Amino acid sequence: MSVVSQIKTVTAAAIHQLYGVELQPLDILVNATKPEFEGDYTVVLFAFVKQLKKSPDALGQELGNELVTKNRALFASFNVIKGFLNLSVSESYWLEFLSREYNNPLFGTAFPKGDKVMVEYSSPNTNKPLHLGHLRNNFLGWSIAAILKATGHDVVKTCIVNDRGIHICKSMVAWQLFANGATPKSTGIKGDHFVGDYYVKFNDEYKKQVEELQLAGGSKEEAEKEAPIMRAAQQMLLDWEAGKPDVMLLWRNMNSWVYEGFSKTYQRIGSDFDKTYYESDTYLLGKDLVDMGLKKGVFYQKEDGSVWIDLTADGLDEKLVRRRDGTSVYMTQDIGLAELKQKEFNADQSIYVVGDEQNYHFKVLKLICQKLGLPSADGIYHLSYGMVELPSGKMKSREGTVVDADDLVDEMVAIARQKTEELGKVKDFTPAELEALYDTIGLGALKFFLLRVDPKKRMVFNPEESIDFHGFTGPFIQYTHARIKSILRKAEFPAEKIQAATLLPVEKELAIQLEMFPATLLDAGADHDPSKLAIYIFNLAKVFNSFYTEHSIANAESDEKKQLRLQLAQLTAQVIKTGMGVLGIDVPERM
RNA sequence: GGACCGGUAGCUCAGCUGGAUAGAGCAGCUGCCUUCUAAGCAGCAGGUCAUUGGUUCGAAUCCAAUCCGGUUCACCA
Repeated sequence: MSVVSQIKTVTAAAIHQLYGVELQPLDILVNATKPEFEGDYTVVLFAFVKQLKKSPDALGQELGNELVTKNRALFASFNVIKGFLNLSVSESYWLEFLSREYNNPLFGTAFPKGDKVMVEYSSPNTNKPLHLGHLRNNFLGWSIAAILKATGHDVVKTCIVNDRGIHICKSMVAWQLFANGATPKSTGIKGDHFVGDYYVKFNDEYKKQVEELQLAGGSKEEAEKEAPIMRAAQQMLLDWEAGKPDVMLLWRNMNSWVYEGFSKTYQRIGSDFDKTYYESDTYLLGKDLVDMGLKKGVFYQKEDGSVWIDLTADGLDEKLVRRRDGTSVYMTQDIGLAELKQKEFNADQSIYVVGDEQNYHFKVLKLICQKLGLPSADGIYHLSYGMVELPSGKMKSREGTVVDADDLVDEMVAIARQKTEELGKVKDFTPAELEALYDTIGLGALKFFLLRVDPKKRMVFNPEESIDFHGFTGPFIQYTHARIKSILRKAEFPAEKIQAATLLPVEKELAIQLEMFPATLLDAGADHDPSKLAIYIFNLAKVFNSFYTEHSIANAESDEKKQLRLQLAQLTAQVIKTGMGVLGIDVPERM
């Protein structure tokens, strides 16, 4: 149990003992003591002075006495200032903590809980390559899955590929018109980019045709409908739905090119999935659920035959679930897919990593599933994240301001290379080791930058300035790790059991930080928020760096001190490795 | 118009289940490499926490109103 939890528990017990009042440990507020006061943790007393009919000062004195006398292993002393009870944790507690955990590679992780969580993320369209927004999605999804895994949940990672629809048909039509049989192989272009280029070509041509039609005297709306290339795309969608052989062949071909490209990108950024769903397989799902909903009276039918659900009582609107022509809509597919997932995996929780522009959609999805009585309904959780914007504003594909994922990764790795070469610390690395190091640092910087921000907030990505390798960044933490490893390589180990060393302020601060790791990991998982972990690791690295500059480990004042510092250093490296690991970030032994 | 999200230092962000004098990083300015990796450390400077009211021992945090920005409310996905 974490120190903070222990303090809450014993405080609740002490209050019960002294005053006969039952309090929940969770109701007790425990903070880190402000540096200007003596103590490590502070119990805030104001909340119960009224209930206990005591002055803050008297309460603090009595409670402090009780806590310290009854918990000698935990507390060394206390003081009371206004309504704050400051507690000093005994040094032996930290020393024991260190000797217990410093060599435990699983520190922070939890035993299996026996429940299952699905995480759906990435979910690309197959008409264009991945961009910066997808990167945030992928990093978030992968990371939250890893955090949940580390905290004892069974995790299934899934991806739904949007492999059908009008957008793919656009790329297909443009390819037919302009490619002259070209392929990724014949042109040497990565498959997803190749197909994306034809999507761009489609839009260029479409725009031209609309302008021409307007010049010929048509209205804008008419021109947009009548443009031959748009009509061709719509016809192709119909042909696809009819299963026309040559269209299916082209569709399979172009998608296979895209998948080839995607798999390279996924491999590079470290995304992987246990199960991939394809919309072409799932888009007809959910139809029988509409009938069931009608029977149950959850849905109702309008005169034209379309089927709706009325969510006005829940503060939402009416929502269509089946068109008048009998075809299903996006929502219907998603209900069907939710049911399919439940049948196949029966997860307790189902997390969807999807942008916040779909907040409404997922609110409705969950509500409908609940009203239909699907067993998985209550476990639906939308991990909503904000847009990534550029300093110039939103990314717009039409204006060519979309930051391509592959380009960005290449750029980050190139910067890593350049900085590493400038510093010249790893001249003895083999070329292969160097390449691996550049990847580790470049991707580490990028992932950390996107994960350090609260997912639900939109964020600004500044290509010139945002990616720095100093300060609150991935490389800063990686560097801290490499420095520790360098010391550990040279030091003789294992450390002996520490007898009665006294902790200097920075040493204790470091121990306190390290002790917080398991609770922080748990928190990040429960809140579906990797940024909490990213911030924690950064703080840990910062404390370590202060410690490192202030005190020598290898040449410590005494052997005992040396052993103590080696334990601190080793556990710090361990926590950084585990913590960064679940963010999807590698840490190098040297850099 | 309804619903939801956000507004904290020049910039990017923490802090938000109410707690002590609001914190980091970047950018700016000072120092520190004959000692374990200076991708580092120490320090200075920088704030009407959008505005106005309210709740109370105490509000960046909770409530209300207002202003600004965003998203969404399609027989699109």
